[in-house]
Amino acid sequence: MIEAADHDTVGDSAYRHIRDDIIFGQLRPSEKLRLEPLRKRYNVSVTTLREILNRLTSDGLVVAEGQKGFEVASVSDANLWEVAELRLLVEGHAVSRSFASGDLDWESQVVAAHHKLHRLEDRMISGDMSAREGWKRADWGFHRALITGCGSKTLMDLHGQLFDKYLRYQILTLAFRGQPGADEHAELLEAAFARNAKRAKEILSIHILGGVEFIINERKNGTSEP
Amino acid sequence: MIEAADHDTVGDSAYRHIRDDIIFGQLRPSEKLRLEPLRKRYNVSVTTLREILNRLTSDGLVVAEGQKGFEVASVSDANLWEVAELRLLVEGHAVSRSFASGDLDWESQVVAAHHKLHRLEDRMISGDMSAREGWKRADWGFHRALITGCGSKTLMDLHGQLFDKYLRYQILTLAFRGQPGADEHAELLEAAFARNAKRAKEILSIHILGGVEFIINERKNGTSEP
DNA sequence: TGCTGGCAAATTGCCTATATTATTTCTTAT
DNA sequence: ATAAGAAATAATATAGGCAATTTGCCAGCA
Repeated sequence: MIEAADHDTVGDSAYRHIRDDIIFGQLRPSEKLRLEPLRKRYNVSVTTLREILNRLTSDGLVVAEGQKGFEVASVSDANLWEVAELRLLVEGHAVSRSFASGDLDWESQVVAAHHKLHRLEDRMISGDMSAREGWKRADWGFHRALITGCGSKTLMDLHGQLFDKYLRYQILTLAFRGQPGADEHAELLEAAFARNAKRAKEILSIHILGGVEFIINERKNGTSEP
Repeated sequence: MIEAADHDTVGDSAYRHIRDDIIFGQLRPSEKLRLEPLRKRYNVSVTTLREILNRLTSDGLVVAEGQKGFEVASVSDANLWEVAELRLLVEGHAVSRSFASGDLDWESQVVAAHHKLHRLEDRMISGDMSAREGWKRADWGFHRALITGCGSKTLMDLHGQLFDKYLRYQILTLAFRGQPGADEHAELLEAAFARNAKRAKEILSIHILGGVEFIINERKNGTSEP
């Protein structure tokens, strides 16, 4: 979910690797991050690894307590609500901005992103769960496309951070809402055409908060840990 | 502007030190951060220093480009607007939450914070600029007190980051708006008593956006660099 | 059984030293 | 004056070591 840089250093690529592993659940919540095992796993030195973990700490995906080392940020229903609420606040604001100043190029990007997403949703709904990874990226791409017109890099960066945290919960619970979620995406596209920010915010609210409830439900029943 | 930890490591204290130096302008915007000089200045090793700079990069106060090392994040009017707008969005939301669920303890904290701020503002207005540092902290304390009732750690953290970035612009331009700013603080206090979130948001809007215009004006006329 | 104290091993925080690689600066020839 | 190449500078990355703290373990005791 992080843009790949053109020429990156060893640390940068390992950073993205570890980040993805946290978001996609390869590194479980609250898992202790011992330096020596990780060092081997990602083929970097302790020094570089520590730099990476420090960055992730500022990102909020890793916590470092005193001298006890690092561990993956824990998850909780309360935190999910907090993240979702903030994502809704920020994304809603960004969408308004975007609708107000987006041009035809922007609109085309949105259409393209939705098309891709739509196709993957169809496959998912018909039971092909192998598309899960690609679908998540398309979901990210569509929501991101909607707000690219906002014209604020700070806003986009912030949204990226919040989206990633929200995404981790989705991945952890293997949550795919199916038709309702897909419908909401379609409605968002319509709202974008109509430049109806108010309507888009309403849909977003349903989309995100509905997602939260779905995730929490799955977490209660499912096989997933705390 | 960052809470002092009870028992912190060398890296942590140096991190806060450098962070403060950026926010308070000891390290100027766009200044190249060469490792060797900094290493001596803050009495840490390159290893630790790099860890710190990596954290600050994730915080958005430092930028790291490829293999060219680190430098202090640059400033611009456009970025100031972005930051201010986001601070307004987030702080406004947090204030609403806080007003809705804050108890008497919370109210008392707000009163205390405002009292402190008010006294320092008086000193500043009567020309005693030596109180500047203390005033900034009191300003931070008051705005923070207003939102402590929001009940969301994620939200508080985010606000802290945005506030710090906004604060840097204020410090860089030595901006003190005087009576108008002080009046707005008093009105915010009133709104808190009345639990009038809508009114508080209006004042905040004037307070923050008014601040931006003041800062940009100062930046145009003043002795400060880009 | 269950709790407490303390020893030993593991791990982290921090440092120095060194190799490698990229960038910047300087020189030189056209 | 400009372009190409060489030297100097600075950053990335690794390894290894020491002191301090945490963690795990086991005996001792109620």
